Amino acid sequence: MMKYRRIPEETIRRMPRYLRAFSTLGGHGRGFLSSRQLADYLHLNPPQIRKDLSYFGDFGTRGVGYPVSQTAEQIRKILKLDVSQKAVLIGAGRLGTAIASYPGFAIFGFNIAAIFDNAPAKIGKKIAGLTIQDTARLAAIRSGDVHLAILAIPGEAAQTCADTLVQAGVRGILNLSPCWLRVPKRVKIVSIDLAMEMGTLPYYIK
Amino acid sequence: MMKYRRIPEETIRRMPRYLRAFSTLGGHGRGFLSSRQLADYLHLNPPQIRKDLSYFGDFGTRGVGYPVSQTAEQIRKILKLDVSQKAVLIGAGRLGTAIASYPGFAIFGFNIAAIFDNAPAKIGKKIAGLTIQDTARLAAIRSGDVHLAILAIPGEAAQTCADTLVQAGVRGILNLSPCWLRVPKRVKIVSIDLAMEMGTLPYYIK
DNA sequence: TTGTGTTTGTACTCACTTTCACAAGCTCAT
DNA sequence: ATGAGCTTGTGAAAGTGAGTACAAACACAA
Repeated sequence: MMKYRRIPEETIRRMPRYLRAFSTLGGHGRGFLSSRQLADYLHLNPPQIRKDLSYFGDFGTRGVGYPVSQTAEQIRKILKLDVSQKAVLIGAGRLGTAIASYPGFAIFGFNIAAIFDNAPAKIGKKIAGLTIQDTARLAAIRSGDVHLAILAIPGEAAQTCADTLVQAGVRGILNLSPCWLRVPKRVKIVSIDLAMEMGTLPYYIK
Repeated sequence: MMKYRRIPEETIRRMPRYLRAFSTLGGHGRGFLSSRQLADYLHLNPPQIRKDLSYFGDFGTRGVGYPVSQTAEQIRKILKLDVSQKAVLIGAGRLGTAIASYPGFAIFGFNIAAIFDNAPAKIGKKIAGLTIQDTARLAAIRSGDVHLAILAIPGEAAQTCADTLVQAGVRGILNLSPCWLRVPKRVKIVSIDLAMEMGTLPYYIK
């Protein structure tokens, strides 16, 4: 393994991609994937993949490639996705409902443990097998070991909701509302606004 | 204005953020915003914002800041968001429905012009004021000037659907399915898999 | 008109990230 | 055992982007 070097942020950002590639291309476990095959699939360059993976260990075999199930498991360990990660979902609107029933989270070991909403009409109803709870009771999650939250609510409520989540012990937030949240530095935020992400597309056309 | 320099990819990626910041912070038009104010809101450094904007012109006034409505309009021009951009939405499932009714697209000038799905049960029904059409008729959009598409369908169907879209003249795709699409180089893709984006969060916890 | 305070635009420097090139190491056929 | 053919791991080079520091320019008060 490479003698210690700081692991680039960008490398971390690519790790989930590698995990998905191994899951998708690797079929059901046995077998090997070369950096070339991975690169073709992910639209990256082979050396970049090799270097990224080598930051964490010598997972590959020269002349052969990377063993599918073993390497996938290693990446899960690195990303701490080898244990089921509980997350709460805030917002049972259309987007929240879509997320609750999206099977993609399971691949990464995420487990949506509870759903909250503040609309009285929704509280008590079930989506994806979970009963919608009142946002007012959000603080209660402190007792369980929930460190992740998905925020699928309109922008106005997002900041106060984030504050509550941080209070309740949440350490990572996937923010789908169109605003920038202020949180303590120990809390990690990933913000996605679909409309904004789309905002660059016309620039590249023609 | 700065003598010509290649505009960094990252600068382009930030432009929609600036546009949103001007829209959100700027209130209803008149007034100025300084790079400091923008930076506080967007969690960026003031010089970066100044440099980014200066690639496209001298929009600011020294000692004052950037005029809200004027600069917003300039950014819209740069990103080609000053004219309404038509987009088709493929997939009328839960995610598709959420997107169709998300008001955020309007801020960036996107106009969802049609919705397609291949499930017979859905075709003919209406969501967000639009009648769901059969995916088989996707090629028909060639006649209208639609250059953008939003892909909100399961992974298996995504590639063939993308092929059809490219055939039909689409030049930019917001891909929400968990796969990497193969398209001609002239077509720009923005891919987002919510589960995968969330995949880095546990790494940073503790 | 002059001085103070503020903010932009940008050259320069520094940091980070990607790509290249190749030695090291594995497999398999002969 | 040996050589041919691959593929990994990585130091060094190239490329890209971010941060610093400061001159230029504006507003406003005296």
